[in-house]
Amino acid sequence: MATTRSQAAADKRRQILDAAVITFSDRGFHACRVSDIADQAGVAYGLVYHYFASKDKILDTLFLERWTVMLERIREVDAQAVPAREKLWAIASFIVDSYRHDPNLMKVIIVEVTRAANSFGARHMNEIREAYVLLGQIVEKAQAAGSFRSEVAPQFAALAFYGAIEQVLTGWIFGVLAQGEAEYEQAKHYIVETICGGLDARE
Amino acid sequence: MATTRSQAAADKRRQILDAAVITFSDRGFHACRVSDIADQAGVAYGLVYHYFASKDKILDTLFLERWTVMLERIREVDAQAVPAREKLWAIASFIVDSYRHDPNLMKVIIVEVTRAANSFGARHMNEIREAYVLLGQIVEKAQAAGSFRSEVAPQFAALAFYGAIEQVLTGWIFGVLAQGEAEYEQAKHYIVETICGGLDARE
DNA sequence: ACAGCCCTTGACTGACCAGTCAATCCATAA
DNA sequence: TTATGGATTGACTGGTCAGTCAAGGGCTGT
Repeated sequence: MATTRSQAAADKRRQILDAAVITFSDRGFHACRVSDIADQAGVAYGLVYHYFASKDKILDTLFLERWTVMLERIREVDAQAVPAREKLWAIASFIVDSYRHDPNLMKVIIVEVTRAANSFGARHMNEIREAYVLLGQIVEKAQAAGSFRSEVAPQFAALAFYGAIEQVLTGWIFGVLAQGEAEYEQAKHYIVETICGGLDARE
Repeated sequence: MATTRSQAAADKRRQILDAAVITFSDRGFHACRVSDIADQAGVAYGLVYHYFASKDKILDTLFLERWTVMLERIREVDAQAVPAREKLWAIASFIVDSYRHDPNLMKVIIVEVTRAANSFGARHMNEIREAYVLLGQIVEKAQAAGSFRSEVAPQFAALAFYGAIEQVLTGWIFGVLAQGEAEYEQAKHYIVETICGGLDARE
């Protein structure tokens, strides 16, 4: 069939990307060599450069693939007619589930891109900023509707919400926070409860 | 006098550390060369190795110098007989003021150490974890005293609080969040208000 | 059957840079 | 004045690694 050849090529490309996730995650982008990725993928060194123009482009691809899906998910959630608290829960849930599904990939995205202000973070600033903007809009609409109070600027609330999520993932990545099915669900609840409910005791 | 010589040596050492802050901050730890630091400090390449065993040790020194002060400040704040909300405000205030006083240093600490899970973050995991532990204890005591509700695990609340702060600093570092005297003060208020008060509207 | 083309290989190159070291400088003390 | 030893210099070395390239392999369509 006509697609066999191109299908095989797509598979090889994917094979290299998957190997890169493991390699970047294990040793870090800077510390690992392109030959490590090739070894991990079980292909020759040169083949990596047949599919990707540079080592950088591999990480760009991994980041954009996943980040784009996340942005779409945020837009989709925001379009639903549910309370803001539920929207935030759905977004926290999506990110936590992304980690559950592929912790290595999320580690790479967070450690090497969203937190790397000097290298990849700067290159993908627009995509990262877009997430803050979308989250800010959710908060802003909730404030206008009266379900969130207006004490905190929407843009700022978005940062705090996303920051709490990223810090929890970082806790898992560093191994300072317990992991497991129950912990993942618990985390979603805690994140929303902290940001929406606050720590203060009820009068 | 007897201290002239050793004083001059201490000054040179400080000069190199200050130059490293600027250089690491501008280009990132991995992207910059030791010769950049020497140039920035106005000293010969070899002198850097007279004062520091390696490029890594320079970053270790910068991080530990500042982190130790922060941990002390957290302990000091916790020892005071004030409400937990005020304790958290004082800590957020200290970190924001650290950024105000030396944004480059805080950028280096956050970008190259506390968020670098594969390299320096792993090496300084104990010091980083200690901050979470101390913050968790503040929350725990407040919950026991009834001023914070017990819905969220203390350890988790600590992550969310610290995560919100770090995300705000990252916003400033990336240039996606407005900076200035008013913004710094505003940020302290927003952080505490979000984490303690929550976003939900009051009934 | 076979020509064409893309896939695949891995040795090689050129550049880069952390860390070394032998030589020199100079403040201090005897 | 002169000896001592830490401070200072910068050329050099050794190793690393991203990216290149020329050659071989095998699928595909005619």
